[in-house]
Amino acid sequence: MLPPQFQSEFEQLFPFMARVGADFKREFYTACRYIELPADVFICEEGQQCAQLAMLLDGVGRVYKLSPGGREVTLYRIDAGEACVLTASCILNRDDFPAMAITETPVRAIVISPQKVRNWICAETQWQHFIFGLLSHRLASIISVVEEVAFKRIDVRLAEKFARCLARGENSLQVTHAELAADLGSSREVVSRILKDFAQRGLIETGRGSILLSDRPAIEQLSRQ
Amino acid sequence: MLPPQFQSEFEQLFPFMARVGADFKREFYTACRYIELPADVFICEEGQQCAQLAMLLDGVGRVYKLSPGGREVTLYRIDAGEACVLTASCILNRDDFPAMAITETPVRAIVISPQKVRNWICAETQWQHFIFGLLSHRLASIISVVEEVAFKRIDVRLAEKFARCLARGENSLQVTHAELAADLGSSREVVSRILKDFAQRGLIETGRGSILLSDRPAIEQLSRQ
DNA sequence: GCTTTTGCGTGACATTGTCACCGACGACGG
DNA sequence: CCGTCGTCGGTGACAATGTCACGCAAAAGC
Repeated sequence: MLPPQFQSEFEQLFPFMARVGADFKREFYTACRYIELPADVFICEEGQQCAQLAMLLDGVGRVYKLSPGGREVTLYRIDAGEACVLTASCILNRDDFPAMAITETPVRAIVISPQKVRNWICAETQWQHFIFGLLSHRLASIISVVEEVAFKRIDVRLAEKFARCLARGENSLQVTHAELAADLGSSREVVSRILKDFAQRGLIETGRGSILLSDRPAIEQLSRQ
Repeated sequence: MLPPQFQSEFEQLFPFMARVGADFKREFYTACRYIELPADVFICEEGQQCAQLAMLLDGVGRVYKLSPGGREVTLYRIDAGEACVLTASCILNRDDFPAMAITETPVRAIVISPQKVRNWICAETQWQHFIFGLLSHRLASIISVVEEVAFKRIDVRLAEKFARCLARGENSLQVTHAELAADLGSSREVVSRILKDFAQRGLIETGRGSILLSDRPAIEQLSRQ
């Protein structure tokens, strides 16, 4: 049985849990398991079967595609209060996982066995809604990745990323050019060139492994195309 | 009540229907509706609510993203025996449709009201599996679109498309360069250039609105990179 | 027959991807 | 402290792709 302090933390982050019956809640907390993972650990690799459905209490996971040539695109991130849909989808269809997943930061999570995930879909409407919501939310977000990659210029996508950081109140980020490139599905050289241009225009200041966002209005304007 | 000849056609294409109880089958065939649509009709437009879930008996639908600049990428096609997941997903979450859908050929389909789609998920396990399968199958296929767009060269993607035609026994296709470009998420000029190169190398012969696939081995080899 | 539309070709140029190489910085062991 | 090594970023050259602005010719409509 999951310790009470984790139960209340879980219910804060996954509000559907407040709307289920006492029986289901008991069964859920008996069947689930609490885990902690360090940063940069592979959760799922291409072509593997998924062993568990992870629901994050804390930390960030990243799901991405790897090309034969070694390039990457991130498909989406998993934050606290979310779960890995692809995992869910694989579990439900007993499919292989079509991408890679890794912890970007240390992660604390509740994990559920595939068997339970499947059974509860039939048994508990709230659980069913939760899983459906996951799937269709990710479907929409991956479609927007297609849109970005197919249509948008890289400088605009970089500016968008910076603008999102600013919106969260962060005015600097600790990332390497290579990491940014992997995020966008581009290559380090291209990102370097564009960041150099940004720096010359005064939008940012660059250091080894860090970027300072100096000109907020200009970044936000560029991010709107 | 759906006429019996359509019922048997439907059950051929959607085999899960053979595994449901008589009660559900009766309710299903009472609640559904048969429709025919001509080619090039919009089924769903960006930002709309989906009025119906369509399950295709015949014909082809195309779901695609449109860029502000007028470029397109097709996300997936819907063939006979399939249904529009995005529609399903929107229906389940009462979301807006994040793309465009159009009939590529004349289409015959069975349509279901959103209300019924939702209710049956709880009531009938086979229906639930069907809907889940749709969602996760499309999730995987859209991920492979991301992969294609982000990593693969356009000549290879064209060759892949041609190879798929050859695999279906078609050795010519009636499409314009602009249609191919919209399919791949590229622009007409680029497609034209590459097709010209293909023609010069003897892989294909081009006519106005048509392409003859002459050198099957070379096309298949190129499609494998 | 004539005009209009549609499909395609093309050159010039901007953006992006790839390759090869190099220098600068930091971590680390001796 | 010094040398070594791995990581990070810069750069030039070139290929692939996207964009713009044309123009031409075959089909379609009148």
